[in-house]
Amino acid sequence: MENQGQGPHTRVLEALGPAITAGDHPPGTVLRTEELAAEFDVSRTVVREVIRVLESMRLVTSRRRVGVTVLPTEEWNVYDPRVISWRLAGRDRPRQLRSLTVLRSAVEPVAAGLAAVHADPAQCAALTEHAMGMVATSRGQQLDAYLVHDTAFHRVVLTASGNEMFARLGDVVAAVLTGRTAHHVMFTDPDPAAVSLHVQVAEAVRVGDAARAEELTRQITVGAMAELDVLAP
Amino acid sequence: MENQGQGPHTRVLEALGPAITAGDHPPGTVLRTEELAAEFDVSRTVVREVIRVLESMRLVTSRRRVGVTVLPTEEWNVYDPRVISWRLAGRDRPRQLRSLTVLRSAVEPVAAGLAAVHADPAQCAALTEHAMGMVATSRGQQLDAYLVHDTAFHRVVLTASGNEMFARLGDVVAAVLTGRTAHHVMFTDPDPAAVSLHVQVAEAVRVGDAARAEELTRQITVGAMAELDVLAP
DNA sequence: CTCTCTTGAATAAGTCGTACGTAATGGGTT
DNA sequence: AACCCATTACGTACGACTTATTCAAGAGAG
Repeated sequence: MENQGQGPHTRVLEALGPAITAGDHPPGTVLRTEELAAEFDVSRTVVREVIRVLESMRLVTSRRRVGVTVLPTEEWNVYDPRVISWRLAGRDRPRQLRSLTVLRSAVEPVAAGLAAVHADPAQCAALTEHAMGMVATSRGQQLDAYLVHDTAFHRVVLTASGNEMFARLGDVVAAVLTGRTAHHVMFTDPDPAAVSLHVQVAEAVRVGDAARAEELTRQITVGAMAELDVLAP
Repeated sequence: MENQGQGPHTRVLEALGPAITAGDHPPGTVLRTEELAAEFDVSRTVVREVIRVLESMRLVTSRRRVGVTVLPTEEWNVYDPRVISWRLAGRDRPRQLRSLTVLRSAVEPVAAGLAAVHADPAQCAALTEHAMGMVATSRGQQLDAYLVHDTAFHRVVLTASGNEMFARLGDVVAAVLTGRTAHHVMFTDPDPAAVSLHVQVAEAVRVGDAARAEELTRQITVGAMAELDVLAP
């Protein structure tokens, strides 16, 4: 049984956060700490700490004499991992998946190019290993195993780029890939062309061919975009 | 007079946040809420709420019986606007400026390409207007006025891309550009070639030439990278 | 009579102090 | 080496008080 009961704080946060990001409380809605405390049967202390966290995500703003006001979407810290996961689990999952994929298409090629220059031997080895793993699991409905190698591959590329801003997008890419697999028809194997591209990227990074690694990765992301068009509203 | 006194909460947060991101408290350092409360002369309540915010930024983690532990850099939410501004104000400002510029070089060209497709007439007008403004202020030590147009230009491009993830990077780009100007020799006018590129980008977006807008913007970011190499350790 | 400015009461967040619960740690015992 | 228990610092709860902000009533000017 999924018992997430890590204390009242987490419970309230995991209730309010998704509710707000899903649009259950439209921008402009005012929440009162007293009411929230009563609703969740916790002390005002806990509610206040939760509000402070939501405030740091720019989901809400708290003003005296007026209450906690839900902020418009443009204000949200859309790069906060929790905001991302909440939105991916909620109503505008398609939109979120889309914007994240676009972000991927911008970042990953450049990251791959940098990885070709900065990757150490261990990272190169991990890259080819996971590319091989993708090849090995690309046929016969082994999508779960394939996904593991796929996410690991992209995570290595991002960290090997040597840029911490890129590295921190590993979770985002993982979320996108996972989401893709989850909503994919479970009996269609991955595109062989995509698998081949990953192998070639690993090779390009290994030999230090930045331009080639970048271009190949761009082709991968283009494929991801196209794939998204097929299964998104 | 700079009175930031928006309450004890802000005061403590603006003391601890920069201190941690600057490395004054190396990863693994344990802070005790009681001590912090005493040090800042506030109640434990305030300290706890601040800790919760720092925890949501993944700067620290709070565990029972042990205290508040500072997390390693790899854990930090490096996309949090406050973390970014703290780091830009602190010790590893050069590194931060560098990683943000790399991020720019990945994102902005793609954003410009999308803007060429999605920009509405008003955004096109704003683009050309600010490009013109850059031209007008590019000579005669008007760096401040130039900076205004420059940041506005890039902000419009990012929002016109139609991708909210890109749009939210407007502040980041603004910070980079501002930082560049601040540390630049104040009597050297902007590179005429860069100014020209901006004008051409505005035009490319206006006529909907995505490929050209992307390529031109890529040249701008390449220039920004090169410029960074000159004045960064 | 209408409009504006002032004043004051109401309200909900902000802060504080205390008390107690709870989990993780470390040392001492068997 | 395994177990038990006291310690410790965070986690939660509660009540009181403070303060900023709002809204409305009333005074005053035009």
